[in-house]
Amino acid sequence: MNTKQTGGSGAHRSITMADVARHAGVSPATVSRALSGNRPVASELLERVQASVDELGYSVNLVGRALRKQRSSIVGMVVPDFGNPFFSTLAHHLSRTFGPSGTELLLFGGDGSLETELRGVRSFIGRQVDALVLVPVHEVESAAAVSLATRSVVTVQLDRQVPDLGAHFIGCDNREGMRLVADHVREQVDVADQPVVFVGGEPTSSSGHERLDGFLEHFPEVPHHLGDFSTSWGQEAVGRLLAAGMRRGTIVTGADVIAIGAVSAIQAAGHSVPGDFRVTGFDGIDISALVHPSLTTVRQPFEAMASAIHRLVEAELDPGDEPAVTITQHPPELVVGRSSPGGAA
Amino acid sequence: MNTKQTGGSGAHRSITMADVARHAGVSPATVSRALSGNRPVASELLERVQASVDELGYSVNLVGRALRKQRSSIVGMVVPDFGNPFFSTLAHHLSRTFGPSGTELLLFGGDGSLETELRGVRSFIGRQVDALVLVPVHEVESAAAVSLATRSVVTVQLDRQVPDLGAHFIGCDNREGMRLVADHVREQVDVADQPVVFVGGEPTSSSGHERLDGFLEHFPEVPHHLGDFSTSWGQEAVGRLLAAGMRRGTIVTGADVIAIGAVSAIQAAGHSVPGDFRVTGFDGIDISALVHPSLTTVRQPFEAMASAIHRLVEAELDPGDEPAVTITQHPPELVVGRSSPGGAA
DNA sequence: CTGAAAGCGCTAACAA
DNA sequence: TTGTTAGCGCTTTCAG
Repeated sequence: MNTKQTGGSGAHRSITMADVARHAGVSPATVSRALSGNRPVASELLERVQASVDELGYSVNLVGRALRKQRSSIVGMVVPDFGNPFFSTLAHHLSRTFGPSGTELLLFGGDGSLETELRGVRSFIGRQVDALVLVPVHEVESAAAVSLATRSVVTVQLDRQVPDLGAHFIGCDNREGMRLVADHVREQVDVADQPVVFVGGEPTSSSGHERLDGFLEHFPEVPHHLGDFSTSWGQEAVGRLLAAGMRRGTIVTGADVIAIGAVSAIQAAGHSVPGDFRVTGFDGIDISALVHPSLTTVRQPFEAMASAIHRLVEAELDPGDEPAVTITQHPPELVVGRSSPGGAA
Repeated sequence: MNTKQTGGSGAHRSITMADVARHAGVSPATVSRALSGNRPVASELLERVQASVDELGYSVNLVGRALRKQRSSIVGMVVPDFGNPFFSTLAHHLSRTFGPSGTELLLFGGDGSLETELRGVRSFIGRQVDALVLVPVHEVESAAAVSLATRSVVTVQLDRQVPDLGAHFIGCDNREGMRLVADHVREQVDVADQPVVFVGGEPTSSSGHERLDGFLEHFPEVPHHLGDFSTSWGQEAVGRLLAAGMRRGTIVTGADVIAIGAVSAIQAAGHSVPGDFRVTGFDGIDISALVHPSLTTVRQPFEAMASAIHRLVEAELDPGDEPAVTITQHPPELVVGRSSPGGAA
C-alpha cells in the first residue's frame, strides 16, 4: 500500500515551485526570483524557467507566498450590504483605482449586522490583507470592528466613520452637501405652499447623522422621519405622510435610494413629482439620473474619494513616512434634476 | 544590537498559536484542537486555552491554516463588473446563502475585460478557494478562464455559461423567459400600431444569445439592435430609434438595465411609456419595480439559483459522492408592471 | 486524551 | 548571479 503511485484517481497534488525548479534544473530560489522579478536572474535561466512554467502549467500558490511575506496583495473591503447600490458604486470606483496597481480589491458584503461586519473584518485580518477599507454599519457600535481593524492593519473608513478611534476616514462633506440642498430649496421652492419634510436614515451612522444635522441647521423647524437607508423606507415614509393627509410638499431625503422609494410611492398614489411633491436625494448613484423624473441630488466625488484612499493606503504601506491620521471630507456637488424645480428646460 | 528587545517602535509580531500554547502551558497541537474543535480536549485544558486566547487577544492566522489544510473556507465569486446592479443582486443572494455556513463569499469585480476576469480567477485559485462562482464575460472567449477554473477547483458558472467545457452551470431559462414576454406582447399589444423592436446585449454572452434567439423564435421578423448590458446602451438605442423617426412601438429589451435606459431616453424626448412606447425588461432586479412606470420584466429566481449553487458546492466538496456535471436552467417568472399594458389597475 | 515533529509552498538571509 | 537553508503559522500524523 506504500507504492509510489502518482496520478490515478483522487485529488492530484498541484505543481509547486520545487517541481518547476527540478524541471528547469535550477533551485527553487531561482524560480522564485525569476517569477517575482525581485532579483536579477541570468536571461538563459529565466527562459528555461519560463519554459518549464508553461510546460507544467504552473501557477504560484499565493497562500504560501502570503504566509512567507506576511502580506497578501489583497485590499479587503467590508460593506454593510451587497444589495445597496451605493455600496456597489463605492466598490466599483475603488476597484478601478486599485485594479491596475497589482493589489486587488476583494469585497465582503454583510447583512447589516454588527456580528457579520466583525466576521468580515476578522476574516480579512486573518488573511493578512495589506489594507482594509471599511464602511462601518454603526456610528458607535462598530467601534469594536473598527478598532480591531485599526490595531491590526492599515485601515480606512469610507463614507461612514466611527469617530475618535484614530482611524483614517475618507468621505464627503455631508453638511456641505445638505447646505447645497437647503440653498436650492430656498431658492426654488415656495416652502409655504410645499412644506419641507426630511426623510433620512437613522443617525446611527455618521452619514445619517451629519446629513440630518446638516439639513436641520438650515431648516430647524422641519419635521423629520428616520428609518434605514433603503428604498423600502422611502416608500414607507411617504406612505405615512400621505396617510397623514399631506398632499403637497418638499421631501428632502438622506440618500438616493430613499428618494427613489419616495418618488415611487408618491407616483403610485397618483401624485406627481415635481408638481405636487419635490424630492431630493443624496449620493449621486448612476440610477438617480435615469429614474423619472431624474433626481436632484448631491453627488459624492467618487473618483476623488477612491484615489484619496489609494494614495493613503500606498503611503501607509510605504515604510518611508509615518502619515498622520487622515480625515478628509471631500466637497460634494449639487446635481439638479427634474424632481425639483430649477433644472434645465 | 542583539538584545532581546520586545515591543518598542516598529512592526510588532502578532500573537501565534505557539504564544498561546506557552501561556496556557500546553502544546500548540492542543491549542489547535481546542480552537477548531476537531478533536476532543479535556475541559480543564480547554478553559485554560480559552483564557489565554482572551488574555493575549489571539486570533487565528487563516493563511497558515489555509496553507496547511489546502483550502481557505472562501468561496470566490468573479463578476464582470461591480457597477452592474444585476451582478450585485446575484452576489447579495449568494452571500445570504453562504454566509451562515462558515465559508464566506468574497467578490472580485472586473472591468469587463477577459484579462481582468482571468486575473480574478487565477488569484482565487492561487488563494486556495474552496469553490469558485463565475459569471463569464464572454460566451466563447472566457473559455480560458472557465476551463482553468474547472481544472483547478470546484467551479460553477452563474447566469452565463461557456458551453461544452464540462463545467457546472446554474442560470435561468432565458428562452422560456422570452416566451413569457412574447406571449405577453401578443396578448396585450396591437403590434401593428406599436411595432416590436428588440434591444438587447450582443450575443457574446450566453444570456444575450439565448434571450435574443428566444425572442426571435416567437417574433422572427422583428428588427433587433444589440449593444452591451448597460443603461447607456438602452439610452443610445432609443436615441437611434427616435432619430430614425419611430414614434410608437414596443421595445423588448434583454435586461432591466437596458430597459431603464430606454425608458429614460423615451421620457427625456417627451414621449410616454406605456402610451407611446411599451417597454419590457429582463432579470427582475429590485429597482425595476420602483422606476416610473414600473417595469414589466422577467424575474430570475434568485433565491432558487443561490441555493442550487450552495447545494452543488456542498455536494462537490463532500468527498462522498461524485456528482455529474449539473446544468440547470431555473424557470423565471413574468412580472407585469406598468411599462406595458395588462398590469393591475 | 496529549505532545513531538513534520511539512503545506513560498521567499529572504546567508554563503558561495 | 545562484544555491542552500530556515521558517512564516498552522494542522495532522504518529507515538505515547
